[in-house]
Amino acid sequence: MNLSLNDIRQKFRDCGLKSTPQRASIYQALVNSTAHPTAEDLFAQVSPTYPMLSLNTVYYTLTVLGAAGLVHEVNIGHDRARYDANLSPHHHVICQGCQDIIDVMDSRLDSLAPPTGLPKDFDITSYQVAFRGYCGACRQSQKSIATSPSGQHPVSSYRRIVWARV
Amino acid sequence: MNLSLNDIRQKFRDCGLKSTPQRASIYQALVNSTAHPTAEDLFAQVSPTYPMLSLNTVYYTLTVLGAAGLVHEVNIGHDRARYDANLSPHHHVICQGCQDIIDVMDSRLDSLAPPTGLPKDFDITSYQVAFRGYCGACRQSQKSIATSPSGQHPVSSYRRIVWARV
DNA sequence: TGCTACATAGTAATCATTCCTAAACAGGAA
DNA sequence: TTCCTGTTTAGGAATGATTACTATGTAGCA
Ligand SMILES: [Mn+2]
Ligand SMILES: [Mn+2]
Ligand SMILES: [Zn+2]
Ligand SMILES: [Zn+2]
Repeated sequence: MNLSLNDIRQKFRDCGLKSTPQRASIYQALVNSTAHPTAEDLFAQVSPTYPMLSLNTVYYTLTVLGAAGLVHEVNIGHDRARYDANLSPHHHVICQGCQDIIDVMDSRLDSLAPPTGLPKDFDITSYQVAFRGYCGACRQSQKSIATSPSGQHPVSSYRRIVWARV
Repeated sequence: MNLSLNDIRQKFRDCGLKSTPQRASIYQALVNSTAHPTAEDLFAQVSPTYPMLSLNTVYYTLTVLGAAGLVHEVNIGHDRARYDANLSPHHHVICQGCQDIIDVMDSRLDSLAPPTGLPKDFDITSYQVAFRGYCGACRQSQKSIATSPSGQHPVSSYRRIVWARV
């Protein structure tokens, strides 16, 4: 998207948000990314420019921007939260190997019929499709992941082949 | 589904899993539920029968059953993990208010065309649709939730109106 | 230029989940 | 049936992402 800092200041004003250098930088890093970064990713990216920046501020900023509707949280499991500033309706493909999240803009998915058999007083406000699978790189290394890393408590190795669902 | 403990022992044998009273009870509680309970929900339900049961065992059991393909993890945000032993293909409706998860069996959703525009070497293995909205009860109380609960750091109240996405 | 409410940073706390370990047990072999 | 061995369990400690607390700083406005 490549918004300038001025564009961002304007957008913040439009949303009634205070504009601070930290907040603008965090948002800029997010809106110019398609990687759906974590809070810590953003912290790492902005830190060099603002060495005093605290991770706490990144979380607070993401929360405020989320409440303003400029940022969405993306959940792909119970690991860490991922964030997305792409507001156009879209869906995601998630690699079960490297946890990469790729945007899917496929208009056929944007008008699914409301599901049948719901309690009649349930009010659906949105939906999302989550595709899962393996990217090219992770498909290669599949075998080595499948063969358990030996010894130890099996939990850690098991967890990554439990399919996350929504 | 209402599986008996004997049915369950048989199913465990078929999957090459050891059958223990704890494991069977945990699985029985899950498979006979449509509520997509948390690990702690299951712990609370089975505890009266097995007072020595540890929450740790519930997590371990869910992991093992997940690896065996008998249980799926359901992610609706970054709160706690929810579990599902309903293996038939289905989707979910999630209430943003009370976090209830309702099964959606709508065959029209079970054969979506593969999304366009993906890297050609990406191998999609599954997908899920997550509908979000508000159940009847939560729709009533919407207004009182919307008006912020006063004072304090706004984060906690903000967080629950950030829409989780997948 | 001041005021004031909101933002920041630093530190401590939370809490779901995982790790570690010794003891108990299930299931197969003898 | 009894024994053996690898798995499972229970409990307590550790982890780590996120949230809470709080004093100081600052953006936006009159
Ligand atoms: Mn996206
Ligand atoms: Mn379900
Ligand atoms: Zn990958
Ligand atoms: Zn509800």
